Amino acid sequence: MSKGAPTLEDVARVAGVSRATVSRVVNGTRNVDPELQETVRSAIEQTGYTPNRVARSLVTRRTGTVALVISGAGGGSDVFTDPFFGRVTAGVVDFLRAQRVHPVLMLADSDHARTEVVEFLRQGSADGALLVTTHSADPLPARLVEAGVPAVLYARPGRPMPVSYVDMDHRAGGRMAADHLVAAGRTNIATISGPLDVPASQDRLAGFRDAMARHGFPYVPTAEGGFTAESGGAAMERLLAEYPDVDAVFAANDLMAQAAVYLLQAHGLRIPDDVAVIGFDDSSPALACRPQLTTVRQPVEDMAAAMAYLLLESLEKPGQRPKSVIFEPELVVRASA
Amino acid sequence: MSKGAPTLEDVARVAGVSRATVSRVVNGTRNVDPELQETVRSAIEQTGYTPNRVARSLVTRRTGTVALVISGAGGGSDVFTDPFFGRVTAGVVDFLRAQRVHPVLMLADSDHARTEVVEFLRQGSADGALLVTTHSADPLPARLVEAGVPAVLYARPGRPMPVSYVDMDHRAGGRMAADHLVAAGRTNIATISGPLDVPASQDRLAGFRDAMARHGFPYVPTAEGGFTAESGGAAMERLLAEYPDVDAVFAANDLMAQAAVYLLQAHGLRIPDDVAVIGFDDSSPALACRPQLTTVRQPVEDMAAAMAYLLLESLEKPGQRPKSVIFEPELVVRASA
DNA sequence: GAGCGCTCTTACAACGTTGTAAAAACGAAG
DNA sequence: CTTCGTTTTTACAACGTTGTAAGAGCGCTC
Repeated sequence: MSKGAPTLEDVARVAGVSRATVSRVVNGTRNVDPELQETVRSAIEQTGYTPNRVARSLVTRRTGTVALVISGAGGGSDVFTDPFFGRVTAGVVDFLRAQRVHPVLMLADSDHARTEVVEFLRQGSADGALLVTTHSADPLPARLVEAGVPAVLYARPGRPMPVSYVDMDHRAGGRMAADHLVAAGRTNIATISGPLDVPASQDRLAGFRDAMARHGFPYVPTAEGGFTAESGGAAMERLLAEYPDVDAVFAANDLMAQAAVYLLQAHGLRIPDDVAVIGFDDSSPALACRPQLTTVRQPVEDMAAAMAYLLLESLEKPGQRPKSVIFEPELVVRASA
Repeated sequence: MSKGAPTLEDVARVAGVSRATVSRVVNGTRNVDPELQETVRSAIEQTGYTPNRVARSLVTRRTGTVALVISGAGGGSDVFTDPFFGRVTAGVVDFLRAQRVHPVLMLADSDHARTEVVEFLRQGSADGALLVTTHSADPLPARLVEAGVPAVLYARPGRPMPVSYVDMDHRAGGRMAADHLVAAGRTNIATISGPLDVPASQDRLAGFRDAMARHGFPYVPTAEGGFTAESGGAAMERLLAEYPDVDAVFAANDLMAQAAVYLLQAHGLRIPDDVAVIGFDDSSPALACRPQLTTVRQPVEDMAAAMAYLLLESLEKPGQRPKSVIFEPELVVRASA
């Protein structure tokens, strides 16, 4: 008892049958006499048997585990305090739980770390990878595909490659922000974009600009941010210096929008009276901000769940061609615009 | 190539030696002729061999994986948006990475889920558990100890039991807040406590009250919150209704402190001029809040890393008696008090 | 009562690794 | 030229499970 855990062998001995029969009872396969089934079941009870997952994995070639990889995001482990990743994690965990699959958390913020991730998957420690990557130049997606590892990406890959992904219509999101600000009668509208090497940032900006142009505003003052609060404040500062009469700002995520709000307030400007601010994501900062942020909602949890679904599906029936699922954004109107 | 991954057998065949020799080269054991070592190494290169981790685990009885369990926290998966858990995750991941150990994320928010966690560990899917639990009545710690699973807790267990844990001197933290407010000349001081069934909440409150009493304030108006923004706002509302002349508030975490600040501002009160507010944790809301929060810093990342360290140590040499590591808080003075 | 088709059960060989005991190689010493 | 240590290598048995092919039991029919 104290040393080795009870094994199939032990249960078989107690029940007076062979290992294979016990195995079939445990796995619910047909063709076991009900009476004998009961005997086995009570023997399991009696010995306190639990199937050894590692041994099972060795023969089934499945671990019941997937890697949740957060890649590219610069500064290492502070990504976990970004509400966006928290929502991704929540969505993934929530979905996987029901399928009895467990996520192992991996950070791929260096070339060394990326190699480790690929090794980990190739070693069969996990059945596949869920990859959340921000940088479009991230080499990890390509390396995983190359290594033949089942993978699903959050966001379209930088270069086209045969891999499944979920994404959102970021252009539509940008368009919604523009439409709302123009409809509210704003005329001096600027924007704080995300990092321009991130496809999602490009799309949000492009969608915003296109819609603005359609409304008769051919040029939109733009400052590039880095999706962090600091960068958002700095970008707002630059915009304000160059365009003091700005009366509306669209920021490419809530963290930057919140920082912009605070910076504008520090300059004595009232939100939304003097300047309207729209964020993007609808994550916790949108609610924590005063005034609360009007924002373009990205259904992160649903997207994360869809990502997990696509991965499990591809594990179930391998050899299918990659799929993509695109979500629609939604404008959430609160107090800031 | 396409089907089965290369195995030790394959490498051995190519190198013209036995499996055991290859194994010894891979694991860096002594007693392999340097020349042969080179041959084997190039055979590994040539075949693209990667050791199968599952097979290895089966014989070594170690998986190189630990469970990171978030337990008790009521509402399910929205815990991941709580900056506190983000910091715990960051600290754990950061430390484990260097040891080549990977964390599996698990939520234990129901009795069913708790059983699954225990099963998971008993099945040998992970070598041990890192348990972050808030509720003192959480049955999971006891069940893990009972099952003989190596585990380390974040925070002292509700009932005494033989298990290692890391914690902070919450009383000292409460004391620091009281000292600071009194030194600033505040006289109508109230507090928003955390849930009173959480030991950490009790300690913060007790430390605060003791210090207040020592400063000549025998009674401190108290409202109980639930560590969420909503509960913090509601608690502040109650305090304000009953003690309209309050001029300082100590909240048991930053999320509630931030909500208190916003609620006071909504009532036309200025922070810190009319009311001083102190938070607890020094997590991201402390910086996001306007004015930025004065707060009692809890070194969460360090504590999480220490937790991981204790677990790995106990896996290394089993049978040691449990250990505890207690951290000291630190007052971070910003604008709110 | 031999032969046939069922259903249910059992041996046995994987899966890919590690650890151990035995064998081989090789010098050095007697 | 044996004999005895070392070192290096090998064969083989684990580890705990699953899947498959063979076997046992049993009621039929002819």
